[in-house]
This record gives sequence, structure tokens and C-alpha cells, in this order.
Amino acid sequence: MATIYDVARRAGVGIGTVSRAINNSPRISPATKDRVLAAVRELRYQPHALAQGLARKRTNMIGIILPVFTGYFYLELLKGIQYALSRHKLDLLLYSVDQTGKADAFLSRVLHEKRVDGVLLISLQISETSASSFKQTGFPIVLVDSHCEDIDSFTVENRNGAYQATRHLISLGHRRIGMIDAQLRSVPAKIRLDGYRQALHDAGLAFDPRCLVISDEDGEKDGFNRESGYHSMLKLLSMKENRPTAVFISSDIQAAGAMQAVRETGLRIPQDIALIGFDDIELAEYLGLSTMHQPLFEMGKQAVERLTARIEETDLEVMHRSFCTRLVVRSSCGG
Amino acid sequence: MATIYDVARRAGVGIGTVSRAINNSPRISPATKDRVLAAVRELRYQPHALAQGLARKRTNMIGIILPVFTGYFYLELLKGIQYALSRHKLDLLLYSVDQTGKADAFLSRVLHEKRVDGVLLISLQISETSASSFKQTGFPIVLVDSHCEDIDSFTVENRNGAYQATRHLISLGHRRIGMIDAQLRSVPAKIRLDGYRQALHDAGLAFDPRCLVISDEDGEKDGFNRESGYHSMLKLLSMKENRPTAVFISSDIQAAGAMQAVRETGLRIPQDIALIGFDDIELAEYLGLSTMHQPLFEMGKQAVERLTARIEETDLEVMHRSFCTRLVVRSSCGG
DNA sequence: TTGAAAGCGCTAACAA
DNA sequence: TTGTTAGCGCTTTCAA
Repeated sequence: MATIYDVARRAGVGIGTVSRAINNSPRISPATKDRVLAAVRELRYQPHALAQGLARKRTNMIGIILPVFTGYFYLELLKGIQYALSRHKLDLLLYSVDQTGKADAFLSRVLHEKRVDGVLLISLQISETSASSFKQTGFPIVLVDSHCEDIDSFTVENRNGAYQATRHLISLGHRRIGMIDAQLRSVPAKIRLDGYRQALHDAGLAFDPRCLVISDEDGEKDGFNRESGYHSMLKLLSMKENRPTAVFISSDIQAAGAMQAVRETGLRIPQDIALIGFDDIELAEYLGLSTMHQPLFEMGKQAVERLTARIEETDLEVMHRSFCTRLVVRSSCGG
Repeated sequence: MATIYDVARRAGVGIGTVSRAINNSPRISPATKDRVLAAVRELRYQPHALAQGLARKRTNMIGIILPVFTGYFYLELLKGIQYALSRHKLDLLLYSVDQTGKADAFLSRVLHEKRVDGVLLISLQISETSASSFKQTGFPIVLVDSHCEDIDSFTVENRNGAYQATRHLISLGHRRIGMIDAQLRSVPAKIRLDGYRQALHDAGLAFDPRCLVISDEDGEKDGFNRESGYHSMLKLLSMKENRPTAVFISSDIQAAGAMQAVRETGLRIPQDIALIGFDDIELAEYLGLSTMHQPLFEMGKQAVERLTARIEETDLEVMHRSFCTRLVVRSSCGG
């Protein structure tokens, strides 16, 4: 494989000149530039990314740390991210975290290994310690679907979304409304619970702890999955006549499991029990599931734009942007 | 950020010794090793990945090139890949290709930029030129869901799968069987067509070109998407009484669109028209879609294992492995 | 406008 | 067992 020395020799110039030629430096005559570029083509030369990165202190890669992904949620987000990234000619290093809490290890690696110019942390909470490391070093980082005072973040209005979803059920006449949530150590899950309770409260409805089921409450997983939704709904239905007439579920994928549970129990949706989800993944449309839509593609895109801005301009004010959710009414709550 | 020189100074040793300490070299005394590691901890030192890569000629990253992904197909594959990768402590550089044909540009980058130790090419065809470059340089590459004589590959038995799917429809008594395929420049699409035709032939059924619709025939996209499936089915249904009584569709996601088209036309599945898909994505279960299952997670895992083997041992024999598909019968073909 | 040379932060060969 | 030094392949001063 050709190096810059090979090109220099072939073109009869020094390596500095080659460097100038391929980096559009003005400090080179058109004639020699042509000669160098010809040699580049002949040798099919492309700079060694590591060497270039080491010398330039720029890698043109960004890292993204996310929970081992399953489901359309991350797919949509990734698409938005990819879209923006390719426009900036940036490459993507994917760190996927399998255990909750292991995010910090990746953050530390990102910070020290210098493999990427910046990092996107998705749906994962950042520890105080990590946050201050990033703050101090000024290393570019942007949070997506997560929040931290001192760091740029892009989130959806989880609280308001949950509030709207619950309100929708209330407006349909339901008085006994349950919720199936994911593990509360997940920030969105926690905030969605708040929104749900607020809506109940504002409508003068009492919060009944028995109507709240946390998926995978003590498990390894975070609760955002179909099986957990299935079991959570079974638990809710076991209350018999005391069971809620409507349920707000913290994610569509859980709702999918929940719908199955309802059907297997011989109950009808929405006549016997109304359901509303959150996320608006593709599946929701097929299932006729009412849900809260989030502009994931757009979020991914904007997060990247912000990150690149931060890479260019290290001392920007911290910013937080929250995206509105939108109620999508389908048949699962009879609305 | 601390460098190896900082650590050396702090521990009162040379940089070579630091290097030996952190790389488990036997050529160092336990005492100094401890001292060095203490300094490492105090300074929170982690080696600079680029510098290390440049010196070692090893990056501990692998690249994966795939079509801009949508759908569970790549998710499942990616999960298998991630699983194996994390066991090898390898990082993942994701190149996602938006335009068919642009794969070659990425392959060339991978080869020259030296950012990764090896590459996985997914669902994308490799050109003769690229193939021979890789052959010559011995740069580790493995194909997944794609095939090339000279390169390791992991595929599903597309031909046999399509054959089985079609045969299943035949065994159900159908005589006029259509197919909705994706663009034929996609290798799997092409092979699935072969399997379909073979099955017809073996059953003594004539192939009727009017019963074959190619999704996105002249479009930008590859045809593997819902909208295209929808339109393709509409086209098939427009044949009225001449229309097929059963259709084999080259992917579940197209089948999803097709089912919608059938329903909107007021026809029933499977009574009026029987459908069978390919892939067995999660959605298929919800839709009650009969389909051909492929062991994607396993494929991803094995592809990585093979790639790492090739990275360690550059002169291995070329190998090809083909994974069996499995017929999953649901309600969409009345089986 | 150009070439030479000093880094970038590491590994590995070579001496000591 | 250890320190020194020559690369790895590039960018970027600094002179010329």
C-alpha cells in the first residue's frame, strides 16, 4: 500500500508538498499540484487515517453509545444520525452497551482513547463523575433521550406526552386508568410516570398503586420489551373487576405484548379495556395502537448537527431542546 | 490528558517499561510493574488508540458495510455481530451505504485508510475489481447475505427457501402462483426468483411473466420496502380474474404492504389470495404471515468469528457457509 | 513555492 | 530487567 513517501518520490517532490496538494493548501503551485495528484491517482494513494488523525488531532469519526438496540426506536434515530453524518463526511463508531451502568466505561474510553471527535449518548444516563470529566475537558458530547444539566441534550417531552396520553383516556370517559411502565432507573420511564400521575391528579382522579405495574421490576432488562409488557398486563388483569378500564403503556413494544395478553384472556380492545402506547413505532400502525409519536429522525439529525457545531466551536453555551410528541389516535382506545 | 511520557516520569521509568507494564509483557519485574500500574491509575491513563494502532498496525476495530438499514433484518444480524464482537473486545465502525453501487467506494476506503482490521460486507455485491484487490492484499473480509467465489461468505439458502415457500403454496392446491420480487440487482432477490421458478417447473406449472412483479423496478430504492410491496400487489390484483390465487413475496416487509393492498381491495387472505413472505421479521408474527425464517443472529455471530479468525491467520482457505431456512406456517396461506 | 525536520503517542528492536 | 531509539504515516512549522 502506497504511503505519502511513495507519492513524493514518484512526483519528485517532498512529502510536505504532497500533503499540501491533497489538502487543498493554497501554498502550492498549480503545476506541482497537478503532478502530485497524478502520482496520487497512479498509486491509488489514500492517506492512512490513523496517521492523519494522530498528526491532525482530528479523526472525523463520532462515537455513539446506546443500549443494545432492539426495535424501531433506535433504527429511526440511527437513520437521522446517519443522514446528518454522511452530509458532514463523518464516520460512525458504534458502542453498544449491554448492561445498564456500563455506559460510564464507554464514556471513559471515548474520552481517553481519542478515537472519535465527539460522542452521542443515547437513552443512557451519565454519571456525575463522567459529566464533570466532559465538562472539564470540553470534549464534545451531546445527549439524546437523556438529560443532564451541564450537557447539551435533545429529548422528547416525555412528561407532557404521558400527560396527553392519559388525558386522552380520561376524555374518553375512563376513570380507572392503569399504567404499565418500564424500570424507573430509565429516565424516560420515570418522567412518563410523572406525567401520568399529573394527569390523574389534574382530573381529580386518585392514583392507585395497584394500577401501576413496572415491567421487569427486579430484572436485568430495562422493561422496554414485549414479554414484559405481556406479563405486566396479565398482572393488571388478574385484579378482575377491580382492573382498570384503560391503560397507558410506556412503550409500543410493551403494548404489543399487553395486547396479546388481553386477547388471550378473552377480553376485547377497546370495549373491555382501552390501551394507549408511546413511541409510534411502525408496528403500532399494524396493531391499530393509539400512541404518542416522537420525531426520532429529526432528533437524531439535530443532535448530530449540534455535535458537529461543538466540535468546530468548543465553547458554546449549553443548550437543551425538547421535542413535542403528537397523539396518534387509532382503534386501541376506541377514540 | 496523560500520555505514556507522563506515566513514565511519574513512575520513574522509561516509556518502554510503561508499555511493557500495560501490555502484560513478561519482560518486566513485578515490582516495577506495580509501580507503573499505580501511576497509570493515578493519572487515569489510557493509551491513545490512534498512536497505538499506528505503531501496532492493529486497530481492534472492524468495519461493517450495509445498506442504509431499515427493518428487523439488519437489527437481528447486527445483534449477532455485536454479541460476537464484544466477546472479542472489538469495536464496530459502521458504514451505511445509501446508494446501491456505492459500496465499492467504502471498500476502497476500508482497504486504504487502515482504520479497521477487517470488514464485513452485508447484503451488498462486491465488484470484480474490489474482490481482486482484497484477494491480492489479503485484507480480511467476509461477506454476509452476499456471495463471491473468492471470498468467505455466509448466506441463507435463498434458492431453496424460495423453492420451499413456493412448494408450500403448490401443496396447498394453488396452480396460479405469482411472485413479488425486489430489484434483481440484489443478489438474494435474484436467487429467490430462481427458486420460485424452479418450484413451478418441478411441479409442471408454467411460469407466467405477468404474474411476476418487481418492486421499484426502475426506482432508486432496492424494492425491499412496504410501499413497493403495496403497489406491486395492486398491480397483481389489477389482473382481476386472471390474478394469481397465491403469491410468494420476497420479503416480509413487502408482504406487509401487499396485505394492506389486498385488504383495501376488499379481498380476503387467505381465502381469495394466499400469501407467503420471506425473512420472518418480528412483524410477520403479528400479521399472521407465513414466511421463511432465517437464523440471522447466528449468521452475524459466525461471520464475526470467521473474520477474527482471518485477522489472526491471514492464509485460510476460502469458505462458504449457507444457512438453512425454515418454513413458518401462519394464517396467511391457510396452511 | 518548496524541502527538511520536528512532532503526534505509541510499540518493538536493540543495547546495556 | 530496563532505557534508548527508531520507526508507524501523517501535518505543520521553519528556513530557504
